[in-house]
Amino acid sequence: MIDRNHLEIVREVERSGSLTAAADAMCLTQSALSHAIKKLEQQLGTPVWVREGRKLRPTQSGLYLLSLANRLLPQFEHAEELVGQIARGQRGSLRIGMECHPCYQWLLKVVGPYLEQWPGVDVDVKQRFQFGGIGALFGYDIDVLVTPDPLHRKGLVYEPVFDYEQVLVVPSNHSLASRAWAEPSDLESETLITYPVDAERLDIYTRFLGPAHSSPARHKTIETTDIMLQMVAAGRGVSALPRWLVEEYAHQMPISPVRLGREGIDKQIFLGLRERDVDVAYLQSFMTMARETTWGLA
Amino acid sequence: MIDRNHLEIVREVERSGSLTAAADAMCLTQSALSHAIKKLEQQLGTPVWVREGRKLRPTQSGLYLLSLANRLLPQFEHAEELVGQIARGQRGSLRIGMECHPCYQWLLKVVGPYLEQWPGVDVDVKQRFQFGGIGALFGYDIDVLVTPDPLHRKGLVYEPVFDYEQVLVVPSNHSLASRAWAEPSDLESETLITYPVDAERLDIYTRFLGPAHSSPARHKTIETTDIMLQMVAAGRGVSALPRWLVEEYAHQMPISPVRLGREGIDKQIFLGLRERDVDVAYLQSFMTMARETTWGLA
DNA sequence: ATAACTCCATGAAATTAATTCACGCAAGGC
DNA sequence: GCCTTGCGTGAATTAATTTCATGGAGTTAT
Repeated sequence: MIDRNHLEIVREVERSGSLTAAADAMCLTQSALSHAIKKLEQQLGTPVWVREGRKLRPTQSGLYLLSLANRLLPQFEHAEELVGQIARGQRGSLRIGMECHPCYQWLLKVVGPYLEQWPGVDVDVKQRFQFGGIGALFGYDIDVLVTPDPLHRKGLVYEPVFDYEQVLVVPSNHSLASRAWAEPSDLESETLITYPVDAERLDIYTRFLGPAHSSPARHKTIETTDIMLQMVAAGRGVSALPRWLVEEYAHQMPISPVRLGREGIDKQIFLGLRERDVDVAYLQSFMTMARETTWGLA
Repeated sequence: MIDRNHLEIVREVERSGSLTAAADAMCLTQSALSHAIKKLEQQLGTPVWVREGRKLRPTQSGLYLLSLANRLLPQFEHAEELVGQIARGQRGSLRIGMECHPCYQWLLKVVGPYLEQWPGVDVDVKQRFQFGGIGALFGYDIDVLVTPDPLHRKGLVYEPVFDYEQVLVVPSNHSLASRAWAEPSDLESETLITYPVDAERLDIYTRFLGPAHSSPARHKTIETTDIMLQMVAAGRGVSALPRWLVEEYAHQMPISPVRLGREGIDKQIFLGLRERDVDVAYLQSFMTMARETTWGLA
């Protein structure tokens, strides 16, 4: 059984040039090393050094073990360094689950600076979960959940990261574009474009159309925000998105935000994570940066 | 200090799925493993598994250690296999030192079959030694010395491997070609071509020309046997080489062997090696094959 | 030469580490 | 609710590593 310690001995004896010096360098007595190498040689069934006068010369086995030591020991040392970084929360993987489609655009803003500050952290984003976002957290498929619904569960904690207003997006030349706000009935002649999720997870249904018992003329679903907005700009329908997102795209394409109802629909986005992980440095930092990035948008 | 044993534990816990099963597989009690991983986690300063109910789930550190284990453990296992082969003399490096220039042609015949029989042995040939062939043996620059002079030294052993006759080589159309033997005076009008070594190491000087106080008209040195023979074939000189070698080349080029003196010059080639190494299987085998290859030539 | 020194090997004793034993606790299955 | 399974922990035991004390053998200096 060749052990890491054996490789350390082989390397140090070679480096120091003698058993005594090696023992010294390893903070052991010469006797301890002598016993150790004797045992090693017995286990291997072959001498590792030949004794010539008072010199030790590596045998073929010794030379091979030496090359092995020079190959493996640095990997052990590197591993210790890395585990140390993981232990200090400087390294790890940050898998972000998204339960909020338009938040992806916001996330992109957070991730860039974050990656710069945490070179040891690998970021990944997941948008589909077999057992919902919370299940993904508990199942360790993700480490952070971006969600508008902070469903409380034992072992999870949530923190609000940003507030925004959900608005209707219409083409700039649409009659609604100049209105102070839209009424549910205004949509009865429109095509509504949404992400492909259940209606109960769409605020425009649950908090706008639903209470008024209205519904749009047609309903289309589109996966990606960019295409969705291009459809709106082309007059192919209207949609509901965060105001900041619409305002950002409004520079590039003829679209306009319109308040949903007199009071508007205010939303709040939370980051959820396992209670156990709240002290992990790179996760804490992500929460902080998420909150700060917000300010530039809200 | 991450140890090989720690990696074994990480791997086995993953493979077995539980600490108890892993302990079983490693012929330990569950308690022993529990203590071991506790100590490991204390040393690393971070948990390697999170305890969820009665399951162990690897943490980030645990996952990393697992990948490390899967990378390093096979290398340890391979190393043990290799060292075992070295110990059994099935693997090693066979560095052959040559103090006999034309023996190189003979060596080529031995090495081919040898490499086939000993796939674990790397063969290398050295022809120049700072402190002579014996010095190279003692200095572990070579493992076997091919030499015509078995100079006895304590710690070395020699074994004769083949006998041959050293003959004069002349062009086939040379007047000497049809003579039963050559006299030293026959060379006084010739160009003698030899390897570039001291005259005292050339038998044609020490055992033929020297005693008769003769010398050739000119003396040229050439490194390689092939070129040397091409020069002879082209009528640019004569040379002295083993009879078997000359006869072999005589098929390809117009050269002829001529006995040196009435009695001829008989030579013997020895293999020398360190006494310590006589039991090494692949060295013994080399001696045997060297002797056997000889019979086809002599 | 021989004395002084350096380096390695070895057995016994001491120390330190690993393992087991015995037990308790908590989660899952019936 | 009870039984089973799996993990953790402290004390006791066993095994290993390390040190101490010593001797031999090669090197160097006198």
